[in-house]
Amino acid sequence: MVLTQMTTATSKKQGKIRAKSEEKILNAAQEEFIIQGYKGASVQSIADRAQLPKANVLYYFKNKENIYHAVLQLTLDMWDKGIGDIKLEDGPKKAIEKIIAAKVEMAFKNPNASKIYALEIIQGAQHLKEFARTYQRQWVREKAKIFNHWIENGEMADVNPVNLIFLIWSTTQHYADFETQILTIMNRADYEEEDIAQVTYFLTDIILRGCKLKA
Amino acid sequence: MVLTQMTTATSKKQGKIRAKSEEKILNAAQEEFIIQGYKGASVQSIADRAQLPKANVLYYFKNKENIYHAVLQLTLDMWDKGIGDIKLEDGPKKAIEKIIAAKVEMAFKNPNASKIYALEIIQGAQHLKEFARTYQRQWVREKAKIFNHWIENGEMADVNPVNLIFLIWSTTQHYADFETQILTIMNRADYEEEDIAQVTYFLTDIILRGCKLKA
DNA sequence: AAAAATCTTGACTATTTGGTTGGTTTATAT
DNA sequence: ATATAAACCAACCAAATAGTCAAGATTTTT
Repeated sequence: MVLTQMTTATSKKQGKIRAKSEEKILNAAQEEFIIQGYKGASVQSIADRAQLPKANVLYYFKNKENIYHAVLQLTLDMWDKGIGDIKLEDGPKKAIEKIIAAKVEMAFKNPNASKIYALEIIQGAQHLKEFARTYQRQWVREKAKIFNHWIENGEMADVNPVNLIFLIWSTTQHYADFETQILTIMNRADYEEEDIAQVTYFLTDIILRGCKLKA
Repeated sequence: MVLTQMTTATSKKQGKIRAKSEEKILNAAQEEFIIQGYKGASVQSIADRAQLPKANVLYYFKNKENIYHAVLQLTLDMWDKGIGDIKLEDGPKKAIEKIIAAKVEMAFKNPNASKIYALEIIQGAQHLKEFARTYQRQWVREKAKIFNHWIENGEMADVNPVNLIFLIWSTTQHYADFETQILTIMNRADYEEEDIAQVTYFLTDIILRGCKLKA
C-alpha cells in the first residue's frame, strides 16, 4: 500500500527545470522546517538555502503551506517505503531482523525524514490528514495479528505485539531524531558507516533475546 | 547533581501574585510552544491561554526568549529529578527495573516536559547552553561504567551499556512524545492509569530478558 | 493613612514576513 | 526565425507580532 495523495507540485511531470528547482526547494525547506519549525522557517530563508529568489520559490509552490505539505508527503512516502514488511512465512526471528534492519537503515540514511515526521507527530499531527493519521493503525493491526499467531504457536515469547512494534520503532527512530544528543553523549562529530551495523546488531541481539528467539 | 542555572524569572522568591502569574504563564507557554513551536507561539497566544493581557505577560518575563528559557529550565529540572538513579549495589535487575519504572512514570505523568525536550533536541538543541548539552554525557558515562562492571562480572548479558541506556530512554519517552500516534493506532482518546503498569511490565519483561536477567 | 512597591493594561511602534504584481529573460515548439 | 510558454526576479503591500510606554490600580510596608 502506498500513500497516493500527491501535491500539485510533485505530481505533474513538467520540464527538468521545474523538477530540479522543486527538488532544491524541497531539500532546503526540509532543513529549514526542522531547524526553525513551520512558522519559524521563512520563505526567504528557504529561498536563500535553495539559492533562489523568494519570488521564484513562490512561483513553484503557491504558498508556504504547500511547500510544507510537499515535504511532508515526501517524508510519508519514504516512511512507507522504508518500513520492512513482514510475512507469516518469515517466522518471528527473520521478521524482527528484517524490521530492525530496515528501520535502522532508514534512520541513519535519512534522518531528516525521520525528524520531520517526529516533529509533526509531537506537535499533534496538525498537518496530517485523517487518512495519513490513521494509515498506520491498519499496518499495526496486520502485523500484530501475525505476531500473535507466532505467539500462540509457541514460536516466541508472549509479549504484547503492539508494544513490541512501538519498541522497535522508537529505538530505531531515536538514532535519527536524537542524533544531536547521541553524538554529544558519545563525543563524536558525525555518525559513521559502522554505526549502522553496530546499532543493528545491538538491537537485534537484545530484542530477539527479549522475545525468546535467541539463547 | 542538579541543574542549577535558574532564570531570573524563577529564582527570586517574590510575592505570591508573581508566583501564581508566572506559573500560569509557564503552563500556557509550554502548551503553546509544543503546539506552535517557538516562533509560532505568539506572546499574545500565550497570554490568551494564561488569561492575562499580553503586556502583563511581558511584565513578568522580559521577552519571549525568556519565557522559553524558563519553560526549558523547568523541563530540564524535571528530567533530572525523574531519572531513576542507579547504584552498584542494586544489581543489574533492580537497576533496570528502577530506571524503566521512573522513566515510564515520567512519560505518562508529564508528557509535555518530554515533548518540549524532544522538540528542542530534534531541532538541534539551539537553546541549550553548553552545560545542559553535555550534562548527560557524564551521567551516561557513570552509569555505563556500572553496567560494565556487572557485565564483566557475568551478572548480565554482554550488551553495549550506552546503547542499552538509549534503548530505555527511547522506548519510555516514545509514549510521551508520540502520544498522538499511539492513541490513534490504539484507537483511544486518552491514556489511562493502567497503561503505566502495562507498559512498565512489557518493557521490564522484554528488556530484562534481553539482558539475560530473566528466564 | 501615607508612601512605596508591585501589578495591570490599552495604545502605540518598528520590524518581519507571506504573498502579489508586472515586467524581463530564457527555453521550447513550429 | 518567430511565436509561445516557462522561468526569473525586484519592488511592493498588508497583516501579524515582539516589545515599549505611561498612566492607573492594587497591594505591601512603614
